[in-house]
Amino acid sequence: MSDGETFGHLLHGTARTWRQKLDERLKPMGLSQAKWRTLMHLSLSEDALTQAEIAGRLGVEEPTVVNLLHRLEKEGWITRNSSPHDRRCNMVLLGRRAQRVIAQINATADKLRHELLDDIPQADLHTCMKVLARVRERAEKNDRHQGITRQSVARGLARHNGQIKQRRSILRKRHSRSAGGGPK
Amino acid sequence: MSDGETFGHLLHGTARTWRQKLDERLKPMGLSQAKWRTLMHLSLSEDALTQAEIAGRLGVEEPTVVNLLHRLEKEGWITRNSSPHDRRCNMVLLGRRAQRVIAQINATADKLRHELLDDIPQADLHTCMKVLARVRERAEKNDRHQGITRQSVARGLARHNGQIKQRRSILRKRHSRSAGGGPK
DNA sequence: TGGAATTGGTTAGCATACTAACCAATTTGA
DNA sequence: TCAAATTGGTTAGTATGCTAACCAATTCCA
Repeated sequence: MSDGETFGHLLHGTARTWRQKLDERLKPMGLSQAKWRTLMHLSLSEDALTQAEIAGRLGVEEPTVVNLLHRLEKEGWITRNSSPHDRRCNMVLLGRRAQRVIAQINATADKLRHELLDDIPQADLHTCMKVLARVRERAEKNDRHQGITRQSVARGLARHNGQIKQRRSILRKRHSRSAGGGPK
Repeated sequence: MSDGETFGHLLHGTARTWRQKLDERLKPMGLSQAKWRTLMHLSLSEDALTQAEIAGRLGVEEPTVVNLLHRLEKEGWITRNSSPHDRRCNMVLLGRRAQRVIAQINATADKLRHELLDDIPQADLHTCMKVLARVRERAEKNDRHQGITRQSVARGLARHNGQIKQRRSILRKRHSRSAGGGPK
């Protein structure tokens, strides 16, 4: 703080640098952080996931997932099949290619994590993670004041990977059209 | 770590949530985090900045800044003028409108920071920032193995906010030459 | 002094994220 | 049972970030 760098800046910059570093390592395998995280969640799951479940686990919106999955499918990492039980759903499955290299991919991410964290005292690391978790929780809780969006719901889901079924009645999407608003 | 959430995920998610929260608050003013950060650096600086200096302070690439400044200019927040000392440079200045609202903008960001951090013990916060700074530093140092890019240079500059002046020696030198010497 | 290297800025094209608005399928409830 | 509400997914448009490739101006150096 003494050098004028705020927590927000530091958080932002560190996350960005980390992501770039990982993207750089995954690039030779044709991947990126977003793609790797998607594949990882698929490989951790027992059965196929729907796009909405993937969005929840990644903590992003569904439209974001649509594009991401299109790219992954085009590149042969996954397949998508319409669910026989619910024709609205696409069940997403890891392709063979992904299954073959998934371990290598995870090892790359693990290695980076160790390289970046191995000289940080365990206690400090723990404290840091506690603070980050607390901050994220606060920022998300804060959302409630502003109205609940599909986004905040997705993030909520991301925190309880196990019990996705228990979705509380989601408030209606506000149809407020802000007349103008932005400066022009 | 015990709940399976890695440091990387936590870092990524917290930074993203923070950014979105700030964007949400700044939206009524027609701003976003990227725009606010740009205006903030301009307001902190004594004199006009070049686009490269802005990229360095924001810690992003120049092509990113090009677009950002175009949007800010189009919306009347800044003006860009060719430098009389170095015809390659655009000197970027805050417009009147930005000067009028800059305090309010910063107050919004400060308020969010306090809301999200005020129940975190000072010592924990300090430890967390120390860890984040260390991690970022490590990730950046790591880059050296891969060769030095404009990117890593930009990030390097971002770390020494205080000593960007050395880059201005070019301008000063050029200036003093034209001041002291006759025309070509 | 004149080419080579460096620097500031741009354009093009891509990746990853968002919101708004929409369709189709399913679930709910009067 | 059937119309309304909800949910899964998509498209369109925008913001913010990147790399690669390029131009023009400046600086370096043999």
